[in-house]
Amino acid sequence: MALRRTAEERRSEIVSAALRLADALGPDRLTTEVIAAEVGVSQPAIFRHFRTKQAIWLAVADNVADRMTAAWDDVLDRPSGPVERIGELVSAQLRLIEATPAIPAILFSRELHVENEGLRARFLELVGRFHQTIAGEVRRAQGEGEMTGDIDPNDIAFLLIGLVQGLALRWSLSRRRFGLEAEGARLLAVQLTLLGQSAAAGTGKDRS
Amino acid sequence: MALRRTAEERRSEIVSAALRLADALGPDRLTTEVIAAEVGVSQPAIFRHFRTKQAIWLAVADNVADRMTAAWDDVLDRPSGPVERIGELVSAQLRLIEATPAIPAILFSRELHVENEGLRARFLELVGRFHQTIAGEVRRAQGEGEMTGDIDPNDIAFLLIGLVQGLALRWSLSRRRFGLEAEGARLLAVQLTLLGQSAAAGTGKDRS
DNA sequence: TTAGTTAGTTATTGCACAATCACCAAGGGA
DNA sequence: TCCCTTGGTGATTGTGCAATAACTAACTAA
Repeated sequence: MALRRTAEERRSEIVSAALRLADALGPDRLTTEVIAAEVGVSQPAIFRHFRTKQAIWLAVADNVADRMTAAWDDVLDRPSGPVERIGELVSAQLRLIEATPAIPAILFSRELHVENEGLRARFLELVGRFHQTIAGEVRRAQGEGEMTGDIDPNDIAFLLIGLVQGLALRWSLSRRRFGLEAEGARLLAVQLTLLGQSAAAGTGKDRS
Repeated sequence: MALRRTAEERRSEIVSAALRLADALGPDRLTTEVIAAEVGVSQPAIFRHFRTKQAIWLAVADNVADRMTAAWDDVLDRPSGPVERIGELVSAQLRLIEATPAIPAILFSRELHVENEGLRARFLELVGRFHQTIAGEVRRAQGEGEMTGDIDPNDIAFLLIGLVQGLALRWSLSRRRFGLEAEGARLLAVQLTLLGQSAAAGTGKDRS
């Protein structure tokens, strides 16, 4: 018999086992059986702590949401300029994905897209919050003349998020054959240069 | 008993039923049972025409690849300038996705990512060909001074594909609550303007 | 007309998996 | 010390699904 733990401890053991295994096996091969084996209890023990398997996924989503939110807040607490912060937000996001590689897989999973409406809603909200955060910094950058003011901040944010998501999909399709953050940093630099150029041209600085 | 068809006809009926149902039910709810029902034959009849279920997916991939390739060739046959053609390539891609909405879902499916290595390889190759096509036009645009020459054409192509893929994911997560081609056209215009600006600045044309 | 080929059929198998049931033991208040 | 809450267990059930087996009937070419 497995050692007896408090319910609190077991719940978090189950969530982190689920995240680890969702990466190793793919989100849709994640069965209550393999989670139980990883945690070291019997399969039915899982259902002491989560009424259904979907509930495990919702707890996983909450865990990811908490860590993302913390990373964003961390960037926003720094006393840096808006363009710099946009770069840091994107980098933080890529680092988080690299550290928890199950995340893109979950975004692409049947669980999210078909089985578990609540899971989809949670990730949609999370993506929306990321968009708002970026768009806010873009607005500040435009106000300070560090980024072209001709374009709707929301569209700029969509382009930057598209960069992250396109990268994540390519990373995923390629079986992670390149470094996500390094590749992202290069593309991000390109995009930020493009976004800064006309602002610089307009104010006369940084012209070559 | 279902009407007897030639094997050729049945195969293509099965492929198009699979594409239709992959959209309606989600790619991973696609069972041989529901395909058979849609086509109007018994479930085991499917296995007359495809040795395994994975083989159905490979045929689906070939079908999609053929239609994409045709659409790209169609754009490349027109006597238009490279920047215009880049726009048309992206639009064609978005139209194709909108007309066959199972495509992003398949890209995000367990089938592709976990079960069916051949399927993943086929889509990876397809994405690679799209990238090459775009990068080629970018190179021409740079040669003709219509696009900034400072940036690696491959990176520009990655940004443009990121735009498409990010859009497709957002479309998918949002349950297709916006028009893919219209939204894409707006973002594309933004990105193409950014890419054209410094070229224009360098040659002195189109300066405001 | 008949024989061979091939598109079908019904019945069945075997597996993977979520979920439930009935029962058991650890261990901290009273 | 007793007991009762709670975290565990093994056995089992029901379902969904791909795939196979054994058989049948429709076309086609000689």
